[in-house]
Amino acid sequence: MLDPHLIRADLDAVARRLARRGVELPTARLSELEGARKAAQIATQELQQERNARSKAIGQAKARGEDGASLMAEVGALGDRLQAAERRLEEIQDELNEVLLGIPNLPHDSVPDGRDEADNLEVRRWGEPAAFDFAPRDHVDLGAKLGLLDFESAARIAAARFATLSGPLARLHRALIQFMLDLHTTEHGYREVYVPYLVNADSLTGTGQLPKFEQDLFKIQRPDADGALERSLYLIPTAEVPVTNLVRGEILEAEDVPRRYVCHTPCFRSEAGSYGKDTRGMIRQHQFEKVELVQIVRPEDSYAALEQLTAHAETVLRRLGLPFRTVALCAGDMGFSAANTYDIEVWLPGQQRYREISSCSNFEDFQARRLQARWRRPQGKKPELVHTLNGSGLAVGRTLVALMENCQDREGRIHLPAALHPYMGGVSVIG
RNA sequence: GGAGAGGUGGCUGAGCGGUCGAAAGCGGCGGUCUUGAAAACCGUUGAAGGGCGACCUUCCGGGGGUUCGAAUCCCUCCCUCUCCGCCA
Repeated sequence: MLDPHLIRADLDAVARRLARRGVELPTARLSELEGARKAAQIATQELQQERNARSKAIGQAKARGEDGASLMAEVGALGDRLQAAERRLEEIQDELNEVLLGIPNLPHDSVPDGRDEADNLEVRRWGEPAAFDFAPRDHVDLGAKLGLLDFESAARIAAARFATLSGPLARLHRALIQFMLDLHTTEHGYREVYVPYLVNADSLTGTGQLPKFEQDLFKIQRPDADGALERSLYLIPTAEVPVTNLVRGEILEAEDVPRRYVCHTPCFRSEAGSYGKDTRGMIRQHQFEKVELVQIVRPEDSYAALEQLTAHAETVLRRLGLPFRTVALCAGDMGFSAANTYDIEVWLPGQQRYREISSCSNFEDFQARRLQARWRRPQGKKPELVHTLNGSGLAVGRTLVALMENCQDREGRIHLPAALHPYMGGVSVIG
C-alpha cells in the first residue's frame, strides 16, 4: 500500500509515477473520497467528544451522589446522530481502503521506462551458451528419452500442467533443493525456515496477492460445523507469503533488523489468465518447488540488499555453470508490489533463449505498510516501517530444466556439474 | 473430538460498568554519581489517526450487541494453555 499521506499531499505526482507502469490512478475519485473522509471524520469526532464529555459529567454527578437523570436525557438524542456519523465514516473508509489496496507500488526512479518484457534492460550476462555439434533436445524430449519425466501420468493423477519425475531425475530435483539451501545458509548468511503451505487471506493481503489476484491462487474452502463454507485458506503461490508474514504486526528491535530467511516450499499457481503460454514441458506448472530468499531490512539499506540478494541468486547459477543474464525490469513489466525488480534469466538451449529463473524485488515499505511490519531505530524513536525484499534462489523446476538442456550430450545423457555430485551420491551422469 | 482456563502496552502482569490509555515490575530513553562502565537513585517512556494549531478521536485477540458511559456485561468467531481421547 502506498503512503496515504503521499497520496493526499501530491496526488498528481503519484499519478505521474504510476503512469510509468501503465496504470491510471483514479485521481478524481480519490480526492472526492478523501474530501468526504475528512468531513466525515471531523463530524464523527466532534460528536464523540461531546458524548464523552457528557458521559463523564454523569459519572461525576453520580460520584457526588446526585441523580444525573436530567443529564442522561440530554445525551440520549446524541446517540442516533453519532451512530449515523460513525456508519458513514466507516463506509467511506472502507471504500477508500479498497481503492488504496488496489494501487500498485511506485516504480523507483532508477527503473527503466517501458511497457513490457521487450523494454527490460540487460544489466549483465554470465557464461557462454554451449555450442552443440548436434541439435540440442528440449527437456521434454530428454525426459521422455530417459524415461524419467512424464506429463501423462501427472495429468491422470491430477490435471494438465503437472509433472512426475522419477529415479535419478527425481533425485536431482531434490539435490538441487539441498544444494541451494546449503549454499544460502552456510555461505550467504540466511536462516532456514519451515513454514505453512496454506495461508489465510490476511497474509496474502499483506504481501499484495490479495485482493487483486485471487484468480491466480488455489483456494481451499473449509466447511465449518454447519457445513457452511467459511474461513478459506489458500495454497501458497510462493514462500514469499508465509516467510514475509513472519514479521507481520511485529515491531523489531534495531539489532534484530536485517533478517535474512531462506525457505524451500512447493508453490501452487492457478494462473487462470495465462493458459496457452508455455503449455509444453515443466516451465509453467500448477505445482513447483522453489527456494526463496527473503530479507527484512532497514529502509536505508534496501537497495544495497537488492544487489546483494540478486547476487546470491546468481551464485547458484554460477556454481552450476549455467549461462544467464540479469535484466532490470521496466516499469510496465514489474509486479504489483515491487518498486524495483531484477529478473535473472537462464539460457535454455531447447528454446534458444533466456528464460526467467528468478525474480528479485525490493518492495520498499509497500508490503511493510500492509503488514504493519516495523522496527525501532536505536535511539528509542517511534516505530518505522521496514523494507522487504525477496527473490527466488532459485525456481527448482526451471533449474532442473536448464541443467537438462545445457548439460546434455548427443546421446541425451545429462552430465551434472561438480557442485551437485555430493548431493547425488556420486552420480555424475544421468542416462 | 470431549472437559476446563485464558488472550491487556516492547515484555511480564494487575484491573472486571464511570477522569482507566490502563497499577506494578522488566526493558528503553534522559539525568545524578563515576576517569569510564556497572550498580544505585531521580525523571521519562504504548500505538494509530485527524486538525494550521490549543487540542481531539480511536485502540485492552477479531467482529457484533447492551448502556448516557465498556478493558470490565452479553453474543459470536479466532487463537493459546492444561487434562482426556484419537492420530502421522
